[in-house]
Amino acid sequence: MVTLKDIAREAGVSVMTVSRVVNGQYSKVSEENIRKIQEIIKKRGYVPNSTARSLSSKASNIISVIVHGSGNELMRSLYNAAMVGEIVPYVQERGYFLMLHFIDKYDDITHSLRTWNARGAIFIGTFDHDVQKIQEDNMIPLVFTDSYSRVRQINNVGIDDYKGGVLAAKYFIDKGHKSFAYVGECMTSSVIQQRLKGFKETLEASGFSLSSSHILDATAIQDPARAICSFKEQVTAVFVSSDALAASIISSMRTLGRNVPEDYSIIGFDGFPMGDLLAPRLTTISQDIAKKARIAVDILFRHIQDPSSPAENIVLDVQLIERDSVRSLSK
Amino acid sequence: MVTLKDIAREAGVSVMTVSRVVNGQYSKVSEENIRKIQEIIKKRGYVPNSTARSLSSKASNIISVIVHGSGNELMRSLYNAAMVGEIVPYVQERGYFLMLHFIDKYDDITHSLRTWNARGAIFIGTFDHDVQKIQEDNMIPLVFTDSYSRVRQINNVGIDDYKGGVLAAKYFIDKGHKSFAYVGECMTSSVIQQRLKGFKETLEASGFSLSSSHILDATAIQDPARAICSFKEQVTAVFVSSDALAASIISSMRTLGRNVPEDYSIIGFDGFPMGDLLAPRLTTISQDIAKKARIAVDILFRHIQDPSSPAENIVLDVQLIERDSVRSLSK
DNA sequence: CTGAAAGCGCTTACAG
DNA sequence: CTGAAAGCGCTTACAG
Repeated sequence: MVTLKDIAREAGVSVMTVSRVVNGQYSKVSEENIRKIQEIIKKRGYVPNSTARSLSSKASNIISVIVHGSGNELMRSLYNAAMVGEIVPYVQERGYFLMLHFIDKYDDITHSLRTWNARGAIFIGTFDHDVQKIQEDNMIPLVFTDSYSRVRQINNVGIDDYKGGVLAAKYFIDKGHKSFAYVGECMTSSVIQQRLKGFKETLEASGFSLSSSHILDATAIQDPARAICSFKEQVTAVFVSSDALAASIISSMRTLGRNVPEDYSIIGFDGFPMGDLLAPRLTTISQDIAKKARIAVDILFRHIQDPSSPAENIVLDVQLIERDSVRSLSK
Repeated sequence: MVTLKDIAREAGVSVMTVSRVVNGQYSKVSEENIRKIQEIIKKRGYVPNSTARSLSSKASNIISVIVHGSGNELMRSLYNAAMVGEIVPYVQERGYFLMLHFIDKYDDITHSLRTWNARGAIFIGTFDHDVQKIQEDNMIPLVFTDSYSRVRQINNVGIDDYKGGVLAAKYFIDKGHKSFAYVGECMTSSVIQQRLKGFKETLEASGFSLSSSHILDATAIQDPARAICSFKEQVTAVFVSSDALAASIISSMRTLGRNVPEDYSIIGFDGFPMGDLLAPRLTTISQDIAKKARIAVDILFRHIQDPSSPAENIVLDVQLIERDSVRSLSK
């Protein structure tokens, strides 16, 4: 392994001079030395040792991305894959390295962050319950996503989940629907609750209702499609909390001999390209995941550069993408 | 930050004794000291500094996962997301940390590995061209996936891509098809070429042919579905190199007024659950990604524990999952 | 079973 | 513009 010392010896200078060149502090080194040293670095294939750097400077250039869960969290939710995949290049562009963690237990968060002296962290998934503790224990810049934590001083990038529900309700009503259902994954999540709330309140404001028996938790129930098809009171409009779940429900319905949108109209959530490949093409509430990821990384680095900058809580817009999974009953 | 020294002072022992306890070398410490030290560690919330550990022991517990590409590689290919998502928990289980890199340029590989003193690395995607250089430059355990590099001494986990093509061809022939096409993403990849080869050679062995004009590169062409629909000689059977691409082709065909499997029969590749949600449900060649990931990690750690263990090249089986996207022409 | 010494490869802080 | 010294928090290797 080639070290600063090796380069210094070969160049006939001290390690400090080499260190300055490696770190681009050119104003402090003579042009002649800069050239000479750069040449030797290249020739020897010198790569700075990040562990040594981190140790002596007491800060690494590691960004930890912490995804909630302990299985294959990238397949369990395409959303997670999309977020992580967007974040990686942004982090790399800035010369930082990304550690990816799937974490379930609170203690593991602090452990992972501390042991590597992470420079900052981005959280994907539901951590609302632990936000306060996480922030108290870790004095590095932290950015949450989709958080509805009541902690005020928090960096967060979310979307207008409530509006998503509103848009879905309005669209269904517009199309003449009168009876509704909602299917959510992991109903304990505030994100899922907000989408439901926007949906329900908008229905009620128009004189419709969403009975609690029509609110299904896909995590608890085995086959939501079958449940919907066997409701006593027939529903026609189903709002589903993700595109993936919507795809699965449409498929199950088909197995049961029911068709979308003829028998049931469906609106999904996320706006993944895959929704456009389904039959019928999925009408959905879309969010801009690339933008969300970019903003999360931007906020993080703003706080890394200036730890005193104020906490930012950004809420991105959502929009309805009209495709073919909702039938018009008005005509 | 709490250090070994702090714990040592509080316990009235040397840092070495604390270090031994932290590292579980209990046989070398008195029971009394073990208890006392563990208590203080817990009380103080001591977390070992991995950068210091790595520096002094000249080896980190970082596993680098290197995905070929520079964009959102987890969305560009669901396969990448599946592999990375499987690998993460396996690596964590072993007490290691995972760094995720998206890399395009060869030089960045060595740089990333060296700067963090990575303990090992797993490669996802096409690196065939650089395998030799990568192995020469990095003396740590390396596991490639889906490699067709001619380098002999290489750890690799792949699948029987050729057999995948054979199975697809046989199935089509079985169902009475006589004219064929192949659509691949990134035709320069050996994986894609092997699938094609198995497909083509099996067709030819049965007296059929696959003309080069019926071999489409989805990366080069804008709309493979349109191309297929406008072939002079009408084809009925299309083998596609991934489920995602198959889904997109089926959807495009529908837009063009052609249906699967009535007008065109399609076989995909990968066996993702999403294939089962499509209409028609996608017949496909499936591979066991979870197994592939587990084996890759197992091989890696076998070589970490014993660097002299022999190079392993594992080829996993594939199988055809029969669903509804292939029409039977025989009856 | 315990510990003092040296060192890993850098950076920080200072002196010149 | 340059460099000598100290130190980051551990582990290795040795002595007892």
